[in-house]
Amino acid sequence: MPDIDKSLIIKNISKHITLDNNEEKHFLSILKPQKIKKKAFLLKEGDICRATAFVINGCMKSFTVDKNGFERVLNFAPVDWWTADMFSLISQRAAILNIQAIADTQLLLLSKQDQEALYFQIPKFERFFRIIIEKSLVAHQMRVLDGLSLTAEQRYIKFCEKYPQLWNQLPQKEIASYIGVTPEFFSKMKRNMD
Amino acid sequence: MPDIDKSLIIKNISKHITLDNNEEKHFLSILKPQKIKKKAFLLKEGDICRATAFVINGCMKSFTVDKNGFERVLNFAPVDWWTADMFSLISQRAAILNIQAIADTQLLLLSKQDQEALYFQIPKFERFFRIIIEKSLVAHQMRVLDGLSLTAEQRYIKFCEKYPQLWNQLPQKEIASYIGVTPEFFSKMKRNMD
DNA sequence: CGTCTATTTGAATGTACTCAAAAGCGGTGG
DNA sequence: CCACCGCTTTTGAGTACATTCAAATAGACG
Repeated sequence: MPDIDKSLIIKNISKHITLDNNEEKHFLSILKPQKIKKKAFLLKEGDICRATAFVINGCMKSFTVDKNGFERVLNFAPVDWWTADMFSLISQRAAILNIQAIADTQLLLLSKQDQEALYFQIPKFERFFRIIIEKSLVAHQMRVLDGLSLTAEQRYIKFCEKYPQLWNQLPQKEIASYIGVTPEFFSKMKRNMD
Repeated sequence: MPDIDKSLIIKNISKHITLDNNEEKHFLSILKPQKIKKKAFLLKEGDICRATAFVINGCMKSFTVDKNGFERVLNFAPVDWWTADMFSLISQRAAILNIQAIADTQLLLLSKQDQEALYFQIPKFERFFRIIIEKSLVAHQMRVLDGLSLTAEQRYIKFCEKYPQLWNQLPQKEIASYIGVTPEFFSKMKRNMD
């Protein structure tokens, strides 16, 4: 079985910090590849999240289930994205999120333990994760504001801009769940859009 | 004029990292106190955000103005909270947010320049800010999910839990703007709650 | 091919908004 | 101290956006 292609994750990290050969080698050595089949769970609500995952191919989604049993998608993680339940990862308490594969997916896992050791061994990584978390925070702030002022149709347009690789590839009910409407309403909305 | 009380910010930081005397002294030396009158702006949409602010007393709010001219409150920053336009701060591009005092407020400002120098001089601070940004990210993720599945009334209850010191101290229209409803609807909603 | 899930459609309902107007409230100047 | 001004809050009627429930249709996959 051929090794997973790790050049993508190096390219991803190189956007924000520069690694020398040793650092790169060490970093790659602590990553654990994991294949996960469509619909399988990387994390279930109530589990403890013990790693941060990077998507090599395929796609993941993270969501909660509300009291009416509806899935509420927090976000999708297509190729070249990171995903984790940040709450559970930092507190080591029961996860709020489910993280599930929406296609057969290859991941590289960085365990919490290794990640924290990495911060000491190569402080640049603390910088790297600070920066991507800052960006994620900004994205979530924007989404909060969008939720306060945009209609479902405008939120759908934003979704398409954010995930151009996904908008025509995902079951509609997933998109509906992300923008926060029922599948029925989403269907009617699309009909009236063109 | 008496000096601003800086013990609060040291206590805030000590929640996550431990500073020795020199580090504490250096950190305090780079903070710039600023008083800001009720309704005055720390940052206006379009400005470049050049500092992170810590609230010693009073209260700030950050918000956007949507295309219909409505304020949309992203969050409040009461005593012991940090506030900034993260997008503008990290990119040094035009701010999306307005940051305004909702009471006479005393701030301690940490300039972007000093903050980045601090990361090199005392790497613990990179850890500190990574941790508080992680927590802020989790809070915003929860708020996104709340926006997807909760009614206005339930969002109001969450608001009261998040800001127990504010819920009965703020003009209703500010709260309405935070939970994402019109002041008129908020008024009717409250009448029906009890 | 049959089963299961996703999507579409329609009718009735509910939640929240718009617009307009009245009432309350706080600060300021006479 | 009171009167006035501006802003916030309340109230009501009509409307728009989105949901619920039910049923029909279409697609995916073994």
